[in-house]
Amino acid sequence: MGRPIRTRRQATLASLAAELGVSRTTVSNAYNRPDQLSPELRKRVLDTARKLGYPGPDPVARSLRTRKAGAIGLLLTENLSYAFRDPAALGVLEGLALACEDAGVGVQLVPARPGEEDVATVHRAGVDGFVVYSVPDDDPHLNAVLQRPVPTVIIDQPVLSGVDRVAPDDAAAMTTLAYHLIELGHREIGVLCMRLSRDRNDGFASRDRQEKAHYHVQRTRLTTLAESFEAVGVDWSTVPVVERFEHTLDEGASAARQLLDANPQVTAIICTSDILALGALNEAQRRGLRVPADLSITGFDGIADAERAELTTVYQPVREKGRSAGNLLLDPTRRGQGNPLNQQIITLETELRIGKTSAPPRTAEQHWFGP
Amino acid sequence: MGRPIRTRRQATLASLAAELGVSRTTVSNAYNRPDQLSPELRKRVLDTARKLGYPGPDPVARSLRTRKAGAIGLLLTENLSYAFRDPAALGVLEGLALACEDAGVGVQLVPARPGEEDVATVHRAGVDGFVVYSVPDDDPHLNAVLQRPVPTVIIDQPVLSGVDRVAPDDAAAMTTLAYHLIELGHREIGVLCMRLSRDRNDGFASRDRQEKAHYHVQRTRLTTLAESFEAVGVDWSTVPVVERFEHTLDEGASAARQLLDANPQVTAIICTSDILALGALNEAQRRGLRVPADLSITGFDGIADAERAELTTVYQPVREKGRSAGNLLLDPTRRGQGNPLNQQIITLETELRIGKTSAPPRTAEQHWFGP
DNA sequence: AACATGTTCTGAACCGTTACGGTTCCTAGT
DNA sequence: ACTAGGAACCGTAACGGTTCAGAACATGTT
Repeated sequence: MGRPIRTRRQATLASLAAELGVSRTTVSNAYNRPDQLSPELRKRVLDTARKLGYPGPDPVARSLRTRKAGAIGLLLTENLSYAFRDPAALGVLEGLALACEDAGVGVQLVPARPGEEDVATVHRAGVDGFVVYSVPDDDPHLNAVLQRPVPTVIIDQPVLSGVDRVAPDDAAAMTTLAYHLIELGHREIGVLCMRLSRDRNDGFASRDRQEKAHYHVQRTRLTTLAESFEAVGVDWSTVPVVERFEHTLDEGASAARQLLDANPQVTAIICTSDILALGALNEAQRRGLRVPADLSITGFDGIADAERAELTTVYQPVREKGRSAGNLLLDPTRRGQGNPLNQQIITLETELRIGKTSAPPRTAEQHWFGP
Repeated sequence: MGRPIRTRRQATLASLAAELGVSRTTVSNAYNRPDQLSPELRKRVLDTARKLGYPGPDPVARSLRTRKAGAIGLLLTENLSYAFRDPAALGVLEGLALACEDAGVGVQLVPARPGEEDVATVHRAGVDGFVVYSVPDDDPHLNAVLQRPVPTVIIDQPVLSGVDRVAPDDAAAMTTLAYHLIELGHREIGVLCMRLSRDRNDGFASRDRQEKAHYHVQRTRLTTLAESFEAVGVDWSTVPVVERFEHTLDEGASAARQLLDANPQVTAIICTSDILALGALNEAQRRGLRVPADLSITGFDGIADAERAELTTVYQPVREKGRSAGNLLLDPTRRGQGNPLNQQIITLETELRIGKTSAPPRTAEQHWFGP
């Protein structure tokens, strides 16, 4: 049975009903409610459908009537190539896909270019809900999503009234990490962070820029870090923070180079992602610096490569993020969203994982014998 | 401007038109063809829309009318967790997503569980086309896709009449790899392959099972390998082929263990994927075998980790696979598909990459001094 | 015989939009 | 004054289904 050559005009449920001399209802029932008609008639309907090349009820028409698209949209305003290379983003996607698969619901990657101001793709996506991940808080696509009358869950974004949210407690996690380094004795630190805003800035980020960052996660991690170190007397305005727009090992390495060239005195580099940290590790090796003896380096996320490298980092359950978001969206008991009263805020647990890249700084004495 | 609380009943284009005292056409034009009405009226329409909480034309209704869903479906009958971990599959997904993003079209991951016989999700997906990747050729989901009256592109699947196809020339690539090893002098070989069928079989795969494999890529690679080695006098029925259902480093290692335990004489292990090869490499190291001095190991795919490990492998442009498939589907000049006459078969180039894991086998003399 | 019960099928309303082919009105040209 | 031509707007007919309240008929109950 080869696929039928496209006929002049596709058969429809109505034409099939006419051919059979039954009502459209009956044909519809043959597909959707087999118990509503006799098995004989049902067989006749299905046989005739095959004969006429009728492929079954049109999904879009069905969606219109039932008001269910059977898919949820995922908005990532990032180069997709980024999303597919970043293990953390991938974990979120995987978790979401898994949750949706369990419910028999599709996941649609909604095209949304970073720079693109045209949000038509968001308006045109036939989905029952949205998950928004990793977009700057001033992104027009995010706004377009919120305008849509469908439930939305945001991941790693600032809390928005009436919008469900899933995120780890970044602030608490970063504080824990900061105190780990503080207790080891580090006071001369440097920071590597991901893009802070939609405009590109590869280099040092002023304190103002840090505080006004449009990427919520980065902003939180940086400001929390600042608070922790200021609490022990470090003047944050003297702490070098190097920003990178692209999120790759190489950029991590180059950021570390830039940081160390200008600030050779730092005893620890805190990175807001594992990727940056692994890049920094490469740069340290290139310079002949021993980690952690000469330099401590920490990451954030807890990706597999970090574990392999025994990086000191904060683990966060990325897969769980996606899965929770999906479950929230798909939970049938939670209809009537957009209502600030039953808004859900899910906070995921994180875990400080102390690896072999953090240790006490060399003491002043030891320093004298340095290179 | 917070998101409007859901009112009794969503405003529609019609109710908005009534409120404004204009026709539905005009409201529609306000959104879709701004040049068809005066700027003043358009503004009035949009303002009133905001006032009434009308979120703009419903995407599903629009899709029904225009017969465009604005998304294409991706069918991967695999555990999604697999697809998101396998770099080759990820490359395909990335390429596809990129091509679709360029066209402003979404990519929908259609939920299709491996064992699941219920293909309703395929029937219910509101998409303008399908890409099918990495499914066994007897998978019911594939059949369901072919039944749908939308264009379809299959990747790495056997040629099907009237269905566009994108794939590398696996046979040629494997032949080249085989002759590389043959020329090095290998005659005692073993093979590690991925799942051959939907039923699980972790262990040796009989020749019959190899030839009847439902995964086209695996079947092709194995039969081609057999032909090449038989051409130089190797009796394929004596060649151990170890199959693994799961595709992970650990399974690759365990497969290598199983192979070497039973066949210590092999001088080369040919793996049908890089992941398996990298796992085999781990096992070789565990056994204290030097690669390539004691044992040659080859992979297939050319993933990043293989390059890092300097594995001898066949590189195939996975991203290109996805991108070509997307372009084929989205090409507006190619309407009227399903017609066997203008069927497209795209064959991608592969490249043998000789790394540091293949070398001539130890000679018999050398063997005497072995452990 | 009257009535309840069940099974099987139907009629009509409805989902929210856009395509198509107009009509109306205003302005400029002759 | 007449008309051609364009701009602005509109009415109708799909698009392809699902759903719900019954109708029609057979069967069992009292």
